[in-house]
Amino acid sequence: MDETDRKIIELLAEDSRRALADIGAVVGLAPSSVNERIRRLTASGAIRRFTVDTDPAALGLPMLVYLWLALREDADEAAFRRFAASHRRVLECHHVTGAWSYLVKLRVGAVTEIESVLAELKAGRFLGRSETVIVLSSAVAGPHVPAPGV
Amino acid sequence: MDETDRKIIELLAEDSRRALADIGAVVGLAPSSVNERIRRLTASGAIRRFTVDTDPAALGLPMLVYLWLALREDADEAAFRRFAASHRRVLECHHVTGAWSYLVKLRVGAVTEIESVLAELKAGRFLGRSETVIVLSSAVAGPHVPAPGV
DNA sequence: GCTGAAATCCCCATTTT
DNA sequence: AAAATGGGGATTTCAGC
Repeated sequence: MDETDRKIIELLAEDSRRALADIGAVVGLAPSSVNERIRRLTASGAIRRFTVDTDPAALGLPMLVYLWLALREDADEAAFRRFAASHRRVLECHHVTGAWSYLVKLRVGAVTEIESVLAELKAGRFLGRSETVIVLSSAVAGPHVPAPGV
Repeated sequence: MDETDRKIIELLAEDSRRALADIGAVVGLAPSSVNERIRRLTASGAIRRFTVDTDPAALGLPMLVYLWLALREDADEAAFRRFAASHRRVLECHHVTGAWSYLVKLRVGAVTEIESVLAELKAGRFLGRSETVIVLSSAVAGPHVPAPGV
């Protein structure tokens, strides 16, 4: 993982359909060499996958929501993690320092869906306390990669 | 944006290098038709870009951090947003409801960098109060797309 | 808007240094 | 590891429906 690898990843992040010859022209390598480096970066896991960054609003998920969670004392934490990992609306779920135990990032189509998620968390006996933070606007939005369908 | 378009986006999200013929076989269209739909989805902005999902740790950014910010009363909010948008370590920056005004997502190589970011926020006269939340582990991690280099 | 075929461009494997 | 080459395959375009 040298400076050339980093540059290649950066170029692919901008546009992963760029031709190997174009990338090679920027980093000063032949197309076949660029290809070999990309193969290695993918094999090593530095590149996880080739994907698309999409507009969540165009896909019917205009609302971004963060949930702070304190799990119940007796909650099955492994089950909670599985729940989060398999939930279509959960984009991220982090165990964090501080007063709350988990931070969950959601994308939803409308406010009513937030209540559904909280209801599911309650039904799974995961939820102790929670606080819902709604995103009003984003100065920096981050990429959106749609989850695999049901 | 019909069901076929959604399916195409989902397939591209999984692997954007899939051949048009493969995608066509799944959705029941000729390769040229799939190509035309992808062209339209890209032109309309539903697909923002073809990119790569990477391992942040492999790129030297193993730590994920969230910052809650209350801006100074007299802060230049537009300048703050420009600062956030141009900062290499800021992955997301959201104006939010609740007790804090902004939620900032950072990726850093080590804890010391958090202090640098807070110092920059102070130097720019943006920072009122702040709270730092460090991610210990992620049940759902979300994609990581490296920012364009300086 | 979809198809199918033609033309073009690109990837990929092999060989060589 | 990187470069050069050629064959196979993919994308892209366009005329027709």
